Amino acid sequence: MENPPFLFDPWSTFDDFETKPKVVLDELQELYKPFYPDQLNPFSTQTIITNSLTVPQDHSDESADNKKRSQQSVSVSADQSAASHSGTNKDSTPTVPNKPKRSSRKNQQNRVVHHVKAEGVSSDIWAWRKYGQKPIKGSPYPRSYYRCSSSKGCLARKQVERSCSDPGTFIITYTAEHSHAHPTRRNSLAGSTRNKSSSTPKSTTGSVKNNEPCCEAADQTVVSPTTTIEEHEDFQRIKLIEEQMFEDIGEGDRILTPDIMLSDELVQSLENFEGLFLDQFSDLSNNELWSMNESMQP
DNA sequence: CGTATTTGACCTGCGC
DNA sequence: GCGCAGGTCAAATACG
Repeated sequence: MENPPFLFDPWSTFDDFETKPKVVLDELQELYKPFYPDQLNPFSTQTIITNSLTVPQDHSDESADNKKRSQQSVSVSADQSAASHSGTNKDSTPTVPNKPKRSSRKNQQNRVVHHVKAEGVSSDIWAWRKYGQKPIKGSPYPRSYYRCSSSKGCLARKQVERSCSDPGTFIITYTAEHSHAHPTRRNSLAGSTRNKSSSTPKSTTGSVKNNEPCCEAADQTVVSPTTTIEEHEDFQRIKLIEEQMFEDIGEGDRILTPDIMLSDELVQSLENFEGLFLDQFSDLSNNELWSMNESMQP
């Protein structure tokens, strides 16, 4: 997962420098929170990163279901599945003959699992397009499948399912990495969010649809930014200030200037920028949350 | 018309 | 080999 394009990565950079008073680091980390949803999502309660190359299967005392779940987090050699896909009869006109039609469950190198409260489901800077939904055995809630729509060819995937043990918590699983630095557009369809709550469902069949996590509306409902983050003047100010807070030591290496303090200017810029960020990505979600909470009631 | 969502069908991996 | 479950595809549909 890519980070916002700041010089600071408070969750890694500052670990390397012990010259900063901790109070400053804490304050900076607070200010950067909205831009680093992965590292320190204020709504996130748990993050599990699974990127093991080999995980020997333990057949001793796991249940079959547990074994299955664990195997889904195991990655195997990358191109294992491509050769085995023979295509289907209905796929009579393949557009890219050598392109693997789909990835296999084993071919998932990195899975990052976030346990996120309902309020945090929408705190994702990437644009996702839903491509499937499946009921999950043992869970009353279906799992939704999203792929990154920020960039064509991006292999990033995202699965969203509601925790059966805690319906207020959603399990978001990210798979693969974005092939682009960061989204220039949150959603390619500007402002054309579907109003699921007001439109008449085209189909009333299937319990899956009825059990669809209501937060998905919030997850999909986005405000189209007319101004990208990079274009915002506060972003430029922050970048300039950040530059001043670092000292170049050559060849792109930098050290943190020992005597930096959080200037009022930086604080104001970060706060303004945070406001922009939240305006673009969170306001409508908050509106959706209200209806979400209502529909979550039994 | 372009893009997103829905949803049934299809494919694959895995356990038995 | 068979059946199950998870993951993906793609046509149909919805929406601005």
